[in-house]
Amino acid sequence: MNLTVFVVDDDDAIRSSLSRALRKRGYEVEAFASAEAFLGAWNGQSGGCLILDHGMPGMSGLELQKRLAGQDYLLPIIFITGHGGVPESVQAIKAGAVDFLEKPFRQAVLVERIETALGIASERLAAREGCQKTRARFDRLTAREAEIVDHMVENPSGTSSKEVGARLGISPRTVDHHRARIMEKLGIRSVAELIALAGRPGGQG
Amino acid sequence: MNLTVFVVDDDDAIRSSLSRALRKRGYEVEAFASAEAFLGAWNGQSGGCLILDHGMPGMSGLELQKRLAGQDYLLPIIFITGHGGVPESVQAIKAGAVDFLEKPFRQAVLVERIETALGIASERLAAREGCQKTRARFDRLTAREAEIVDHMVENPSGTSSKEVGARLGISPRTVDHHRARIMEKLGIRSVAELIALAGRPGGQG
DNA sequence: CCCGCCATAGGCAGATCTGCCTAGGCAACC
DNA sequence: GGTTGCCTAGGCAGATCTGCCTATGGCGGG
Repeated sequence: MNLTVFVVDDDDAIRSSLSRALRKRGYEVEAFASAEAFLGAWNGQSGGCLILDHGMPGMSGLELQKRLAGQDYLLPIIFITGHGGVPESVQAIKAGAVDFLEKPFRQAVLVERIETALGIASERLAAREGCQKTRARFDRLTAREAEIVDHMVENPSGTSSKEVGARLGISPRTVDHHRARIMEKLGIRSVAELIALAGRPGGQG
Repeated sequence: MNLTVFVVDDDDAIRSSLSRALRKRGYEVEAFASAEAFLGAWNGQSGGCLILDHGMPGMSGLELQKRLAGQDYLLPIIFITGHGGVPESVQAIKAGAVDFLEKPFRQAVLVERIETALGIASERLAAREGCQKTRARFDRLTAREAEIVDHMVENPSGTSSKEVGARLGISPRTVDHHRARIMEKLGIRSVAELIALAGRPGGQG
């Protein structure tokens, strides 16, 4: 897995020195002068971490964080700040940032935090991969099949063909037929496994 | 639900003025001069929130936080600090604190944070109550019954009496018998419901 | 127009579940 | 010694699941 360190800071000096220092240490680095520039270039997929200046003209670091949190955010965020203090750090961490450093900071400290952040990034990528595999299987279900799955997941006490059929207004026999297809498509063998799969999407890969 | 505001601070002046001010606003308040004193008096059950000085002689606020996190911690923690800065606040929030205020702070701000914290406390209490009800039902299962439940939960693809019986080295018929008791004791009607219950302990009350 | 996919539905046989019955062995408690 | 609770196990009947077959009708692509 290729992990990239994204640097977003409006301060040219910091951005370039940080980029150089990190590249020298072997990191893949992409740097942007503003949150807007990052969003424009960001494909929403690449794994890595984000080193984000807190106080920037235009979109602030916190706003960018919110924007990314709206999507499924895979990038652990390390804030760096010149002026921010405790309230800002509290807000950032509560919003999901993994770290918050005050300028000036030692590069060794930042590198250590980056290592932690990249570790978290790997976990998130792995978790997402698990989710996607499961979701991909669920996506192969037809509309009716998905409806039956939903009904069973939301109402696990009544999973018999009789009850599901009554709820959907179709014959129990037809529910049997759909269920067999569901089991086949999802590669499972029992309704219990279906419930388990739906409950913990990352589950069994 | 009676919610209490616990104040732990070694500074007598702050402790007493804070207690008085909060009591005047209608809060139930208990104040302690040290983390140790709090732990000695704390029953591990009462709901409320904890206003905790970060830097105290003896056990520090962070240590107390760790100690409480080891148990199921129901008390949202608001740190207050005289000397701590960004790194301390980051550590505290990452460890689960709901807020971090620097002294001096306005009482109005603290009160607002307390309200938020007490709201969180209510949610935690409600969640715990849900969990406990479910757990109480599970606790009524005998050892063998629990074993069968575990096997089904961990291995939802093979929940048939035949397979469980083979795994446990007993007759499928006996598994049937145990399972009937399990269903009766847990008040459920299908293995699917059992899986759902085990997967989301707070689930259906 | 035919083919493939989907939803519907039934038959049938064998497997499994469910509820209700009995029953022996064992350990704990009164 | 009796009672109670648990684990074991079987019988039996009715319900349900499962896999395999057929079949009809709708809908869209080639």
